[in-house]
Amino acid sequence: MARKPADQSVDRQDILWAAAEVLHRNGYEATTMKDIAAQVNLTAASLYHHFKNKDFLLLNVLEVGIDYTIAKLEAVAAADMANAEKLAGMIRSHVVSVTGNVAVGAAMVFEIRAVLNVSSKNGDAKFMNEFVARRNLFFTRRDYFEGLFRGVLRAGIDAGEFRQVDADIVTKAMLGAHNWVGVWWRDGGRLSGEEVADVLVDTWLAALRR
Amino acid sequence: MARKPADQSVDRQDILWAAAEVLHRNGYEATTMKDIAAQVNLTAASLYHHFKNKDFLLLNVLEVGIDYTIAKLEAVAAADMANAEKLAGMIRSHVVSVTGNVAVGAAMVFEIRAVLNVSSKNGDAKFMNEFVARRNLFFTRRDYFEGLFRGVLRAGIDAGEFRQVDADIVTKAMLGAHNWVGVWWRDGGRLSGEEVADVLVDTWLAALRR
DNA sequence: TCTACAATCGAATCCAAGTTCGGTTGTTGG
DNA sequence: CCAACAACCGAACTTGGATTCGATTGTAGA
Repeated sequence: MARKPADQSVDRQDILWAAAEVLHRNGYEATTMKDIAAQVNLTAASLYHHFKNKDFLLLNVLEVGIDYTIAKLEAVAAADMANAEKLAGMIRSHVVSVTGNVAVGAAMVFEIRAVLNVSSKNGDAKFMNEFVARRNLFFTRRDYFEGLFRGVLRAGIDAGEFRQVDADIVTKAMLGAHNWVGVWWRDGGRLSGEEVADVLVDTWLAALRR
Repeated sequence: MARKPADQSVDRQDILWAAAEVLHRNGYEATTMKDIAAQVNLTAASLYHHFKNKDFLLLNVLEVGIDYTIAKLEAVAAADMANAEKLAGMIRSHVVSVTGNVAVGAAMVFEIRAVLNVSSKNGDAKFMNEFVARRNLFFTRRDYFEGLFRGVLRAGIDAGEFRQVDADIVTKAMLGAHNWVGVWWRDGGRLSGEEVADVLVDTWLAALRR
């Protein structure tokens, strides 16, 4: 390593975090490289030292977000407890993740189209192969994430702990409600992330109790 | 009126509908006027005969969407019946609206930031005043829409029909789940819009029953 | 039939945003 | 102390996309 002046040492993490913030505020297409750079006191040109291009930057934000969320979720999902308790823990984990990092959470939800549309334009595609591969991996991970919820739901239904519901639809309803938290929740509001999580845990368990 | 050749008579409605479709597919910023025009066999230039500019076009889509949704919802909300039944009808109405017109539903959810960010750029602002006014009205209507749900929820709680829940949070959870339907639901999938609606009605009522 | 005008287009304008390039500056390992 | 290179910047390039403008074409009503 080299060149790390005390005042301006900015690393990938800082940029990703800042990017998520700006992205959350304006949306991918409306966010300029200059905007992101400004957030960390850099110039647009400097960003290209850290990321191949804008698309990869966004993809990176999404990757970090999904990895973080899954990591926290897996810990709960793997625990050995009743499905109701497990589901409660997962809901809490998800909601707290979202409120703990609204920017990343929102990006994961709202900016996916931007990632999807990359192939169409950008025909030359210098890094297209790598990009497509990583994008696919991201979507695989998202499916896996959703599967964790669906799995517990199904297990609970099979075990007779939960009512007989359409697990697919209810799973999507849960994720929709949780994702939406990232849209309206603000730090300093009436309820903390944990409190919101508690309300949702209560709500979903009530919806599932027999 | 004049100039309405049988083969190419395109009116505002057609354009709005087409725009919603493209918007849904690509997102506001990624959607070009050319894309929208192509969808109705026009050139980009021609769109300016029907709409002041791109921002107004989007705003129009949102306005049409919210008006349509509210109209259907009010009919139910005004009915004289038990809150549980009323809520069921409202959920059904909302979900069916979303699945009946995914493009508009999704636009209402995802493209709002684009509308919000207009003021920042476009400094000259030829139509800024009108735009801001209409935008504010749109948001007012959205709040009103949310209020319809919250109102029934509160009424049901007060009447002892529903459990004591945090009406604010549960309202947002409901709307989040419903909005999310526009993201994943596709015509021709396992369930019709009505069937999805039924599942959600069942789920929410279960969550609220005492 | 004439006239005004709605509806449309092609071409030109204008500008912002992504990206590239060459050069500068410190830091660090040897 | 020195070479190598990470981190950064200013300026220039390029391109796509919104918007404007003038011209054209049917249609509807007088």
